[in-house]
Amino acid sequence: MIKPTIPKGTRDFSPEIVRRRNYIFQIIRTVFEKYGFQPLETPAMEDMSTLTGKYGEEGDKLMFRILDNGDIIEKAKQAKDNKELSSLLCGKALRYDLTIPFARYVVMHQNEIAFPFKRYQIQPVWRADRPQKGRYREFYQCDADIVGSDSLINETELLSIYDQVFSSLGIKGFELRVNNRKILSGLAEMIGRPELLTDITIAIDKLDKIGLEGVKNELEERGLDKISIEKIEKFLNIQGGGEEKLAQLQALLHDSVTAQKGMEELKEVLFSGNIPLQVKPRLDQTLARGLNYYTGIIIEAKAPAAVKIGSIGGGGRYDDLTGLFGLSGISGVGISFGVDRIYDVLEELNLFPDVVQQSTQVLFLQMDKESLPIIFPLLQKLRENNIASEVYPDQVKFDKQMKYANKRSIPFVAIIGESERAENAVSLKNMQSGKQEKIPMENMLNHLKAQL
RNA sequence: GUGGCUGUAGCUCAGUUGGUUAGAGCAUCAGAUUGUGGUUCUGAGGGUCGUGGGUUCGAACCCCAUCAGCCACCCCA
Repeated sequence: MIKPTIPKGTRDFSPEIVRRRNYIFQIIRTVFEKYGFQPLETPAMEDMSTLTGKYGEEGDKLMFRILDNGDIIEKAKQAKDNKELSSLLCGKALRYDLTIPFARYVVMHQNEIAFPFKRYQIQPVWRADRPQKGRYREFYQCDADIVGSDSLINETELLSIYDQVFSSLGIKGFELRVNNRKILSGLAEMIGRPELLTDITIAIDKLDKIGLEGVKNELEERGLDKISIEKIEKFLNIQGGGEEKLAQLQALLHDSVTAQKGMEELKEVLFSGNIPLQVKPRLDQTLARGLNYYTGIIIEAKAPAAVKIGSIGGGGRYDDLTGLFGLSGISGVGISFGVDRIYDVLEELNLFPDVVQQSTQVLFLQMDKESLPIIFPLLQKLRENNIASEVYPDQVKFDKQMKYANKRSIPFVAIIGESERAENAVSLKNMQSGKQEKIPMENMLNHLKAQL
């Protein structure tokens, strides 16, 4: 016998968990659709050439490669090192995110697509990372992107989507933070080290986690001198309301054309829109977000401070994403929802509605064979009226059938035995209240409709 | 890739300085109750103590190796 296990970093989702996850997916999907986004699905695997080099060195390492079929021994012998070996033997890999496959799709279908193209995609992605808390090797991403439009209206709409989704889920106290990569670029320019933009963003990104001193140490390790670090510190310490912050940033970064452009964009998104939002996005110049390909506005959605989960979504604008596949000049902006973390937030705040758990509404107990010809037409009638119902398939002890109904949280149990048959009635038990009443068979549907 | 912690019943965990037959709660099954669940009571089944080696008269316990899981770092969602 083999001990049953699943691969590291993967999970089974039991029925009640799937239901809760579907509840989240369904709300996100509905909102995406409401904003005019179209669904897209791409294959679980992509050609290696599509994926390699798109996520940096680290990304290549974390890619799940798929071993080719056929006679690979001969090929393997030609390899000089591991890296060459995998490129010789693995023509395909599991997708690492949804953005690159999307870019590939856009380029391949550019002649059919009506631009600006708004698509959403909810599918799993795979990373050969070492799993830890809240990080898995297989997990879902929920992305919505718009390509082929430079308008900042898109950014506003995406912020509005975050607002809608979180409000619909009943999450109160979430935060939306906004920044612009151009401002960070301007900062790097100002201290005369534009080539260190990535190092600076990575360090700044950790501010929440390691604090100001930690960031300063990290910057030093990444090769910045004291004067530069002082300037960055000054930048990070800017406080106040949005307009105040902008004014101070303006003063600090007045020499950088790039930064000025970034601030213009932010101003337009944050202060000129009339879109009513439940939660006002906040300018946070310390927001960096790891991904390198962002070039404009960056967005982060944070869970309510009380739950200590941090980011539950993020996104931003990236210029020229499709350029990698030979279609240049197309800008994109997108957001992503972190479903696993949102799940934890809802769980912790007890925000899953009870109805999410219900599947079958009515269970017919099987008392004897004679009742089956009565039960089947009733089942059909209920199902035609969208009332999920089933009959217990085996004729076992009453007690056992009741326990089954209870365990499955089925709200109503229908009993038709000898005495019910004699009266042309059905005994209907409300499992929550424990009350049971005998009602005429033809009234069953209306009776249930009234109570469900 | 680097470091730390933990592996005992299906699950969560006890287990004395190394000493008879390794325990509990939950879950499962059966009975109390052949037409009434969720609460109760009674009973039962379930273990190569992760695996392999070593020390010892004797190992769940000590040592070594190995595998697996968890956590942190790097990076990221």
